[in-house]
Amino acid sequence: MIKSIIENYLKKIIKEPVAIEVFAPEQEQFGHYSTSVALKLAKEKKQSPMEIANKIVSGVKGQPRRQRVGAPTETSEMSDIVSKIEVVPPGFINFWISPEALQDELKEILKKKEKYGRLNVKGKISKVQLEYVSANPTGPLTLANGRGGFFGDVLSNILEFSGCKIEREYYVNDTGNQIFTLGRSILALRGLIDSEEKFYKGQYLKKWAEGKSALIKRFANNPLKLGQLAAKDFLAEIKKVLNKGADICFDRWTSEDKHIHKKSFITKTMEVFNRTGLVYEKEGAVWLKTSKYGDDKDRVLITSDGLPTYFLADAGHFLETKSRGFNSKIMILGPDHYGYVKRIQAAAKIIGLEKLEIIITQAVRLIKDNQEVKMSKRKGEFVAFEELLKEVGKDIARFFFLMHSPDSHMDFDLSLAKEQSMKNPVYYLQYAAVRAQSILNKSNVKNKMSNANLNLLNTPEDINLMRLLARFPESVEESRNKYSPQILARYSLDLAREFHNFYERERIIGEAPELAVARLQLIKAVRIVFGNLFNLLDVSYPKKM
RNA sequence: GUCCCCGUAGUUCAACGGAUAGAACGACUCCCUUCUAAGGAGUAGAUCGAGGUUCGAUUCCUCGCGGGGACACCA
Repeated sequence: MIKSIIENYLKKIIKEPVAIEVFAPEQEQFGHYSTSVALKLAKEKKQSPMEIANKIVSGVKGQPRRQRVGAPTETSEMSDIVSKIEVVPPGFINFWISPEALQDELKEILKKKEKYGRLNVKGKISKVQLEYVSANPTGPLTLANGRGGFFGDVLSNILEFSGCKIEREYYVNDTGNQIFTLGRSILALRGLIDSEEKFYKGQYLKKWAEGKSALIKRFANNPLKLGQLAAKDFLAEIKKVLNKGADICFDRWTSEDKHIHKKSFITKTMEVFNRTGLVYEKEGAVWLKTSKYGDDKDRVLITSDGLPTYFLADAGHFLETKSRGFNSKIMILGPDHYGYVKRIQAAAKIIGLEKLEIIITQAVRLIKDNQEVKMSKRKGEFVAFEELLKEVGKDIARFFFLMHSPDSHMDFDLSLAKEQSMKNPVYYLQYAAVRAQSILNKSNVKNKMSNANLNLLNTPEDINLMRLLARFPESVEESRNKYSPQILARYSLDLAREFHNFYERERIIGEAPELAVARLQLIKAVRIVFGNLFNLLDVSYPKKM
């Protein structure tokens, strides 16, 4: 990565413990890359930032440019890649990358193809479990489930691309109280028992119960079993929507019933807890002293009725995960689980899961006619994820969620989304990619790489495009480090804009043969990077639009 | 009441403590004899308020104000 060459250079020169940050400024005049380290060092060194900056830079200028040795690598020298360095008040150092270095990077793209942007990992590959969606099979998926699903799916892609071994997990709460409640809700629906506030009352439940009178009567005395039957159907539906409708993939559907309870992970977990001495009895229930691990208060493991709580089952789930060789887990949770974070982190710590990271995706508010539509799964008033997919399609739904940081509280206007679907950013993106593809399809110029004289790519449009392409690996790295798929989504829009711009101003077919060949290499690289982006984001790459 | 998240153009969202706060949609001007105009060029338009920290704050801290969410021997 070009950026890391600059970073490495700075690290070598700067001995002080200061965060060395190199960024790509938005304004052209500030260079391709820039750093403000000199400003940060000024206080400690008691020198003016300008003085420090000049000193840092003087190390580069003296060096002769080496023979070109191919694509810039981690060990390349600054003088190999930089064409101009400027120190500007109050103390920024701005770098311009030489056309040659950009050309080398372009060759690197053409060589690595779908591997371009993969991060080299040194040492052993880490094995990480990523859990997302995990919606209870008590009904259809909500928009929030979909948001978490896209997020988890793409984050998994990014981590895999960065050299991690990922298991994508959906944890199915297919037993316990809420399934029992589901069963009773069905009975109440048929008037077999009295309805309660906490019961599920959605339209989907009525639909499920249609034509199942005999079945429902048969299980009138066994609501849990009835609930499980319904849950099985709902889960099948969820799987269909995720896999076929949204392309949200999972490697493992972990069943609370089968993999945790029936494999006696509840008992095993209790044994682990008991050994710590953090377990005590109070008012007939069994508690775990999670408060010792940062939780607000202690939590019940076994109720006074002798039943394991959801919390205990979740702890069992962690133990099961650990027992399969995972030391690291990332959970994507909805906003309603915020209050749950501290206690499961405590549980993970006690169980010995080395690393548990939790990402909370914020709520999705649904707007209709400028009014917020309150959504409640229990009351059955909500727009199902499936409905959104049907309305706008997978690519649009996916990209819409991915563009936004998980922290943002999103407002989603379904009617607007439908109406504006033709103006959706994802089309902008796909259109750029299609344009690139279509040039390649039309060109009949022989375009062997050895023939290409990349020196001819010297217009501002050529250079800007090459610069942005070279930033793809940096964008991957940043989105991995920050667990932020939106960085990649935004980058893809930047690339699309740059390419549309290029497309308007520069021609390929019809140019002088030498230039045409060189430009075709550039277009090929654009297609490769778009392809990689689309793979990571799992947006489809249309042939035509 | 306690805790968490959010507050940025008309709207939906971006912006490791950095330089002139970016896009998209909407509004207004232009640009199709040219590899797909689902495109390009341009104009107008924003950091909730008050303090603080510092060379420098949308970002960090405190206090307000507004919106959302969480606070079970439920899951």
